[in-house]
Amino acid sequence: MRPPTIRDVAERAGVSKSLVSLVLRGSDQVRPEKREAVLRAARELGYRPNAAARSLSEQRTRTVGVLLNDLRNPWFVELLDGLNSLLHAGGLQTLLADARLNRRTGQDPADPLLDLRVDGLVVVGTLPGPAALGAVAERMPVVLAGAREPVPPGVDQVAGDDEQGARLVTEHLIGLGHRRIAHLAGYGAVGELRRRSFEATMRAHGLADRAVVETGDMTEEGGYRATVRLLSRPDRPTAVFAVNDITCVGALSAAEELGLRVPHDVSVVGYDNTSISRLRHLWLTTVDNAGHEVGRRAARFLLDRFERPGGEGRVHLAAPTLEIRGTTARPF
Amino acid sequence: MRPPTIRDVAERAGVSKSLVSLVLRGSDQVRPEKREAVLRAARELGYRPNAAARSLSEQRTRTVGVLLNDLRNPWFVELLDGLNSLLHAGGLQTLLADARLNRRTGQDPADPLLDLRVDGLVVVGTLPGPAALGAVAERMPVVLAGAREPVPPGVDQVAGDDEQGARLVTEHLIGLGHRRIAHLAGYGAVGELRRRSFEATMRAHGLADRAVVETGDMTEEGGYRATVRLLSRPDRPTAVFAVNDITCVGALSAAEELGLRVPHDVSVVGYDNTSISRLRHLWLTTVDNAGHEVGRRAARFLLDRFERPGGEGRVHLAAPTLEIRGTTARPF
DNA sequence: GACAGGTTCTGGAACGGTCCAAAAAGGGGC
DNA sequence: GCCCCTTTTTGGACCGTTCCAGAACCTGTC
Repeated sequence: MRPPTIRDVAERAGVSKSLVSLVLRGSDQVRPEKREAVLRAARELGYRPNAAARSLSEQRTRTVGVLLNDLRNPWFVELLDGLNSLLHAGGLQTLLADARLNRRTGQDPADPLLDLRVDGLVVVGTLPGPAALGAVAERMPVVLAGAREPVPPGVDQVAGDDEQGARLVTEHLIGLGHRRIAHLAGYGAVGELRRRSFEATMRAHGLADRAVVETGDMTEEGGYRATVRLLSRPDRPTAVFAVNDITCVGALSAAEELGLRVPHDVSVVGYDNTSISRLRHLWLTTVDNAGHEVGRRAARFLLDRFERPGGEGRVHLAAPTLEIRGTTARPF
Repeated sequence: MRPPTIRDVAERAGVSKSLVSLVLRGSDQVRPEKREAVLRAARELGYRPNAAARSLSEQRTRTVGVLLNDLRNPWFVELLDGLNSLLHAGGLQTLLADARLNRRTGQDPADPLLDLRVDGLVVVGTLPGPAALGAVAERMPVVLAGAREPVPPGVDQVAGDDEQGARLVTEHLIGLGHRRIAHLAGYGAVGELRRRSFEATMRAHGLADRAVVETGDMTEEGGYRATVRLLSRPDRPTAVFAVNDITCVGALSAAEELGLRVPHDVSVVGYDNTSISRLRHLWLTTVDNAGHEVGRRAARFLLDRFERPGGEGRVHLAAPTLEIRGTTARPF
């Protein structure tokens, strides 16, 4: 009653197990009638290869582990899509693990993937334990996707170009005629990069002294509170650039509650082009992070390293695009 | 340079591989000093057990496959959380596979999980190919979670109680004083159940002739259009119960665009308690599906079947709760 | 000091594949 | 029909574990 093995197939087809193995791996060194017999037997028995046995013998799993940092953030879905398309073409499976779900259990979230001996690892989002990753990278290709962090040697990195994205936003606002522009900053490497680029762009346009930065916590609540502070100032900004969409939604609520109309009285911009920003009720102007391209590039890096292991860690920044929707307009 | 095996550990500790195996599986039939030596050797070598070898030998993987139907719908995250907490306590790993991502590749999305010989399968959301599932269910425990569908024999089923949820909403609205109530219906088993229950509840309160049903497509756009139609009627309803949150957001936009204030002029209710409904800018009254409880119960069913395989498929409906927020009030 | 009975430890056979060296079969040419 | 060469097929070792039967080692008793 156990699943059929290659030996069951061999017996039914009247050949040796080695020949079955040969056929199933697509060898052309097999006479057509035998091949047919084997394939028929396999079909009739409903044979499925045992991945464990195969990877034990082959010393590889043809599987790439994807370590997600938090399933609740849906921005990675496009990334996965891009990643999968290329990896699958290369004959590789992907296996998902959610760091957040496994963290509470105390162990390193990558452990299950490592025990499975995945051939490579894609870490999506912020790193779990950077130290542990270094040891892993010595054993298999590792790519960090969708985040900008200091990374152990030999680890590739792919992410959206936050500097360019923040510049696109800032120049869009300046181009519309805004001068007094606020930024709701976030934390971490990403928050840092976006803020810096906002400030640099303002400076480049001679608006350094009109730039305001309020620090939030990348939540709706934080965006709301920071915006209330901002818009209550006597010299209130005419535009607010939020570090992400969710913060931007908070800003939107604040503006509305203060009786300001968006985008008539104040423009707001988000970042990430999440599904929230696409709700017609919000319709946020935002930045698309080119998640698909990030995923594809991560796959490319991984495949490259399978062919030529070792070498320096590379970095690729995907070009983001501005999604102009309903929350930005000329001032007044 | 290959990862250390149990034999490397044995050699370093000066014992046999069998003893190492014994120690690592936590046997108490081992003298403390040997145990110490083995553990030290394992630690020093950075030994990690090879999951493939282990599952080949043990004939089980201690792993449960979770087949997600679409990663883009975040409603399953809580379910996973509940599932994981119990499974992990039972010494089981979970492995995620996204049906939508793998579908394009042509093969059955469950295949990778089956090749890995997972010990059980949780299908989250709508079924992939119901036929294929039947064959799978003969080999391993299968639970369908978070969806209501006809299911092959021997498959357990856990989901939120849609009838009860729809009744909670309808009675909440009636209790507030609403009489002319509309329902924006969806499709599929879930859409059907919610609509039926809405109608039944209205009937039970003698309001059968005040109930209106518009059919949407479970998207924001569909909700928007259906609501425009509804609210332009001369006898416009004072409350709208949408089949899900996203449809409800569409309804909100429509109301706003028609110059109606929510909840003053019209109440709206969603379903699913998604993160969208919690945005303070929307703050939808909605129904929480008890995802955590659904996940826990699915794990329970699975664990039961590991202990006593076979038997009829069971069904459990988790009790939903009403989340009253800002979009419902007394009429006028 | 031999023996019984328990505790600890070990070698070897699985598990289900892949891969390799060698065996068997086939095909010409004489 | 025999020999040689190529194509096709096969048995067996191996991958890293677990598990089992039995070996080796204690400890206490007579």
